Amino acid sequence: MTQTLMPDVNRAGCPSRVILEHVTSRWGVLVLAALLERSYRFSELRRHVDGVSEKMLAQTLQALERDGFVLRDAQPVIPPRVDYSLTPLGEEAANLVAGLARWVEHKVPDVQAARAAYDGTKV
Amino acid sequence: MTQTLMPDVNRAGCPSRVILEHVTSRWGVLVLAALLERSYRFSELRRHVDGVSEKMLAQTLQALERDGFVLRDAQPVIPPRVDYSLTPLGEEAANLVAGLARWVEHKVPDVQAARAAYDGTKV
DNA sequence: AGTAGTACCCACTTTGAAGTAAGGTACTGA
DNA sequence: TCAGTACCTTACTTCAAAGTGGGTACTACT
Repeated sequence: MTQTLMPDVNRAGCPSRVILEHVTSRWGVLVLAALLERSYRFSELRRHVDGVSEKMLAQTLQALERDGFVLRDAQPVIPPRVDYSLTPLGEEAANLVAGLARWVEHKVPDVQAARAAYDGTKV
Repeated sequence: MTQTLMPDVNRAGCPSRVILEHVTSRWGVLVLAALLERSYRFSELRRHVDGVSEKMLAQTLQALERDGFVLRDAQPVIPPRVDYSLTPLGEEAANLVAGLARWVEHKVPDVQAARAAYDGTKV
């Protein structure tokens, strides 16, 4: 009847792929990692994650909220105040991507050395 | 003199960002995860990672090779035989992204439930 | 009165990531 | 001899991701 018994990221149509793409998206990673430290307001987050446009931040947050990773708390005050935080599910995801982000930060020199070596031999 | 003392993914120009984008790219994640199990030949990998075009697979592998994550072993035989495997650095990265991929596979139902709830309240 | 901050949404345009198709070489099997 | 496998590369095209600039509604500061 149905083909989705066991989700497999290696299968082309598998729903796990789009979820994975949400959490590994350009801004998704950075937003999740930021929210792991503490909750943020919209423009706080925008300042923290250097380079995001308002549109992309809103879009990213919506995708993460819909997937159940992010909790959006909009207080009906003026000026508008919206707090974003992680759900328990989002916290798990954020731990994984933040781990990756931190690892990458540490390995920047190694990668740059590898690139230099690669570019050197390929001339 | 230089601005890159401590890599920070939250800074817009930081080199860590492009590395992160390589390992979290659409096909980068899947390739790394696949190579964690065992080494693969090009077309094996192409069959394993359902949906990749030859072009994207070649491109992805090149980026990962240049960054020092993937080792390319091209034997000068006919027909050509090229084996791809992980470097120690790549293995660390692969463990992290594969962990993420596996986690996502397990959480598919949770995410789908969250989406249903979200879409339900937003009508 | 004018300007800035807040948290967006919408329309438009641009960029770049990815898909499609074809070519190239040297072989093997039908 | 023609198809098929292997591992790509190049050119062309498409389409979604992302950037740009506008508007909203209200307040607080100067």
